[in-house]
Amino acid sequence: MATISDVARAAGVSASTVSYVLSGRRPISAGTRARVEAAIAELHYHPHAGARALASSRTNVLALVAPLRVDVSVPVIMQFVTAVVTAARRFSHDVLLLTKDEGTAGLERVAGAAMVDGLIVMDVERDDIRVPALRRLKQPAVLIGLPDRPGDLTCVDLDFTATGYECVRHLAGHGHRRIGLVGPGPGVYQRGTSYATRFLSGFSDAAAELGLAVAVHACEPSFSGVGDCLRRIEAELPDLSALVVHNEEALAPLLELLRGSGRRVPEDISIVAVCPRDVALALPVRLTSADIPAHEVGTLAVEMTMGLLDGGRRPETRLLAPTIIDRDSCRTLP
Amino acid sequence: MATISDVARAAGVSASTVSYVLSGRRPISAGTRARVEAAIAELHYHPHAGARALASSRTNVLALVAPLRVDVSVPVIMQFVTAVVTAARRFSHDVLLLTKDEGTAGLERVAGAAMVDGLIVMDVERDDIRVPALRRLKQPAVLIGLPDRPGDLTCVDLDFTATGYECVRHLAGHGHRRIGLVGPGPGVYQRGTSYATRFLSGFSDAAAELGLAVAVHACEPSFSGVGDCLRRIEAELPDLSALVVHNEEALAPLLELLRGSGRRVPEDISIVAVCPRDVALALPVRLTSADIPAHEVGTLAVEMTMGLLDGGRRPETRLLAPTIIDRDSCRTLP
DNA sequence: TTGAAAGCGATACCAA
DNA sequence: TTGGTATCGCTTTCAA
Repeated sequence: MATISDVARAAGVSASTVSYVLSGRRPISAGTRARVEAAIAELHYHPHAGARALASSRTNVLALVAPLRVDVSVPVIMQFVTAVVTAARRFSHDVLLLTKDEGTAGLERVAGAAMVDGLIVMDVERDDIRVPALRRLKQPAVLIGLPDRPGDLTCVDLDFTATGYECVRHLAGHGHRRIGLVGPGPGVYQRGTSYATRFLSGFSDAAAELGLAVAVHACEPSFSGVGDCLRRIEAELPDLSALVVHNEEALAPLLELLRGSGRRVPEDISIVAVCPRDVALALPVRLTSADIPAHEVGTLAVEMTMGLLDGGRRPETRLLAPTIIDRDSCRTLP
Repeated sequence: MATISDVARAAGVSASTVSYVLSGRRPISAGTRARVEAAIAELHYHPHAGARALASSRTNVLALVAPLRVDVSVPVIMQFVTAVVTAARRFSHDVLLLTKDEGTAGLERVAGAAMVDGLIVMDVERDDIRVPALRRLKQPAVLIGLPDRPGDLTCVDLDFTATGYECVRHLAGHGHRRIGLVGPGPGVYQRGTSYATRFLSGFSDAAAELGLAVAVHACEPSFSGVGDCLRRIEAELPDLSALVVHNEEALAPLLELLRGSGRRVPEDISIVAVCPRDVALALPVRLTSADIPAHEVGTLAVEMTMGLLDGGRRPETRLLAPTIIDRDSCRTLP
């Protein structure tokens, strides 16, 4: 492999000049720049990442911690991952993928070894042990999610509290007064996953304010799990007219079960789903949904990380306002 | 951050001794080792990855190129990614995640900059332009998939030709003589994705050998797409008794459509799916399936990469024999 | 506008 | 069993 000295020699300049041509940190005459660039192309020169990291204390790599084997919707995870990788490339950064399983150790390993310039952490729990660990690192971190005590860590997420609230308001606005909530899997609540509790509290607050009757149950994302959940909800709240579904995996089985039992959507029962747009559109009924803006959140997470790195940005928490898109699964009651 | 000299000073030894304690590349007396390890723990010392890469020409990072936004089943991709990341950690390696969109440029960037020790590439096409590019790199590469001319690149995959063959044989063994194939999305065939053509050729060969009537159609993974596909297949092949489905996303809509049109599985129509075990089990009918061993393939890809790195292993192509698991969607005809 | 040279923090060879 | 030191390839300060 060609080194910077090889390029310098070929261009008839010093190594530092080549470095400055590459970084643009000082003015270079047009002629010199041209010769250096020609030499670079000629030799297929790529700066050595390790050497660069050693000399500059910058790696141009971000760590992304993703939940790679849990009860979170896989397509949603992939949307976040894709958004982060794509956005990172726009800032000339690559992405090192860590699994959530590795816990605190993974963070400390890649940060301690100076493998990354910053970290982005998904699937944050209310009392996440990784939060204090992240605070100790010298690299900036951005959480996708919102722990109970973020301290001065930067967070970005959909405002799930407002989302829960708006789902109920939307249905109430259409005349519904008895509403069931098909929640995430029980494991999600047990782990204290932040978005689940926030959504639930917004949902409950709205129901209380508006004087609606509600029933809430966690839901295993399988056919039998959805059946159980539905039975429990209906036992607790007979004659409900609408369901809010905060569980992407449950949507297809739910629609199938309803059809099997002869209930039409939305004529007999209305549904508001919380899911990304494409999931809402991929089902047999085009679902009215509160959008999970995974792409936007992932992109913002990268932009905020880069802002922290430049020193241009202060830590903050950014919660995106919900958007409810009316499609074909929500009916107005007389 | 503490450096190796800090540790050396604290332990009263030289920097090289600390390095050897860490690498185990030469014998160290018990006492010295203990003092060095104490100092390491005390100072929370982590070797600097960049410095290490520069001195040793090893990064302990693998690149993984994944199709992050195409018509390949997202859960399957995630299974590969998870398997690769998990296996890599067992070899003390981290994973840099690249998107397929970046094409050849991404490979050349991370390899040229010596950011990675090896590369694993998913979603390989028959005449993939990345294949010649990979051959030029000095780092070893492993393909998940099988291009037409792999040259001396290492490949690992399910033997899709045999899988297509066995799906037909399985059905024929149950008395079926008119079989439809619900294929992947049209884009998959158009791109010349390797596994799709291989599966199809095995499928066709078996049908020809056994004298069966077949109809084959690509399938958009949506409700309307599955409906179209099914209509086309039935127009071409009335009275078919079985379907082979090589398209994970089409499975749920297909089952729903069949039910809607009053055909029971397997009483009226048999199905053999090509998908990972958990997908086959997550649907309302437990599907007889040819397993896609994503975890095994991903793990093997990492092991083969490490073998190439040690110099212990020669380039080879490894195709895993198919396994058909009989569940509840395949009936024996009288 | 450019060059020279001092690090950055490890590894591994050569000695002892 | 251990230490000294050249070296990896780049960035950046100091000088010209």
